[in-house]
Amino acid sequence: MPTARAAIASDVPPAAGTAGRDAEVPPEQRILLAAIAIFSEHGFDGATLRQITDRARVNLAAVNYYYRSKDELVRRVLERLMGPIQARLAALEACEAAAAPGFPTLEAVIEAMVRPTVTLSRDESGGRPLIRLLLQVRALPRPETARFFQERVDPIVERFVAAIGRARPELARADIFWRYNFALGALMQVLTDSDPSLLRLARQSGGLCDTGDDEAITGQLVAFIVAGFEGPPAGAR
Amino acid sequence: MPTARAAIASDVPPAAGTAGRDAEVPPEQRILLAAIAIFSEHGFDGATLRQITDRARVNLAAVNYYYRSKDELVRRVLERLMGPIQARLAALEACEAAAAPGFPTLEAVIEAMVRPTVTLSRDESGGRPLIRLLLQVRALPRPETARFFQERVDPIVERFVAAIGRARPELARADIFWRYNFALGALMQVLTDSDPSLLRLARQSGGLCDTGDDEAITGQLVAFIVAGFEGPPAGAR
DNA sequence: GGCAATTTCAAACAGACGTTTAAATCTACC
DNA sequence: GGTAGATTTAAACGTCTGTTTGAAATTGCC
Repeated sequence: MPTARAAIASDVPPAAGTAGRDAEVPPEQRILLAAIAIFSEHGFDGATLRQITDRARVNLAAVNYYYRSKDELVRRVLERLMGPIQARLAALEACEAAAAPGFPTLEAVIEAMVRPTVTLSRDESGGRPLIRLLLQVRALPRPETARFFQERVDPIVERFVAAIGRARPELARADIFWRYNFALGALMQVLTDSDPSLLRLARQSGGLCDTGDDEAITGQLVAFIVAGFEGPPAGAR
Repeated sequence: MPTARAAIASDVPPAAGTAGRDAEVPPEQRILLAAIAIFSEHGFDGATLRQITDRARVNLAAVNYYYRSKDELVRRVLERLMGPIQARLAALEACEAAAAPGFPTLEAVIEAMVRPTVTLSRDESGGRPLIRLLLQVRALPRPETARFFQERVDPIVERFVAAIGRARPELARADIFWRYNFALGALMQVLTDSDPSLLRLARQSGGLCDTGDDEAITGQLVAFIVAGFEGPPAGAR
């Protein structure tokens, strides 16, 4: 049995437009990209290896050659989910660096949380499927993904909570945790909704809300979330 | 071929505690309840008819006898998803009736949106699986479910938007739509998180946030959402 | 150019899936 | 109590799944 070489993480898009030259992207990566796309559309269970290999233009057996099994392929796809979350962390660190030696404003922190994810979700070939997958993982938690999030996402949550706490020292730490999760939910909700196959909000509002407009989404989200954080604590009314 | 009689919609719980007498709940309902539970745990594709029939304590063929096929069973389960949403509508109408001849406050409208869903999600045998399914349907939109939501949920959204508009006439209609969707996202996020199998928020916060406490969740949500609605419009900063 | 290692391929595999069948069992009514 | 209908059952069906196989094709190297 020959040994399959390790995959090299890279974000080269599948070059949808340049259908002429194919040999650019190696099969191993084509499989991973196809898997992300198919998984995001049909779910991990609903997706078929034959669907994936058809899309990747490789033989069926290539999946078991490069990745050991479907489960292993799923695991490799899950690792890619860190991309959107790490982009969020990078944006936070950038805005903290920009504000040094002081601290970024609440609005800047929230924008660091929102904007990278919104931007990412515009990339139909790369980011958008990842966002869809993030939602699926949330909706159907597997034991493995729970551990995955705990280890790699929780520290980033803590970073944001700390940054918000510095911008609004009067807020109780518990309240910040609550509201950060609410903000995350609002963000994911509108990104789900802005999927071209859904567009519920745009339809509901009779076209008043343009979920295709990055600046509109970001602006609306930041305004809502900042106001939410600045409100009185839960017991105060 | 004998004709299966139509199912009668009812919300009798599976009587988990009273394991002695089984003959109370007819098999047709046991199948539907088991289907909701199994679907919510494994997804529509991941779930197996054999898992469902095992849990319902019926023969495998019973599913095709009472419901024509798995797809038809899925459709029947999807109809149950209207329960949580209709509870939301009922709460809105109740609070509007209580405020007559005036209009309910913004806080009252938001509470009507939040509280029934939070309460429902506490019912481990009935409501909780439905909430989990709602998230799955959002994450993996099928063409059928999209139409389903459009026809039956959109009118309820409109009712809430109108009620919020009456409580805060200064808000632009577009902004209300945006923020209603943000609020919905915050609600679903924290309900997902409060699932006993996850409890991320409780862990992240080191126990500061008790997602098992109905009043805590409701209070935190209402405070955040009301403040979010009361904030300045997106362009004003 | 020839050899070795790697990659591709068509074909088949066992197992699980949803579904169907026909006989067995139960239930209600005369 | 016997009969017609409804329900339950065990077993099998064809199909599709992920995976494996061994041979063919390709690639890199001396």
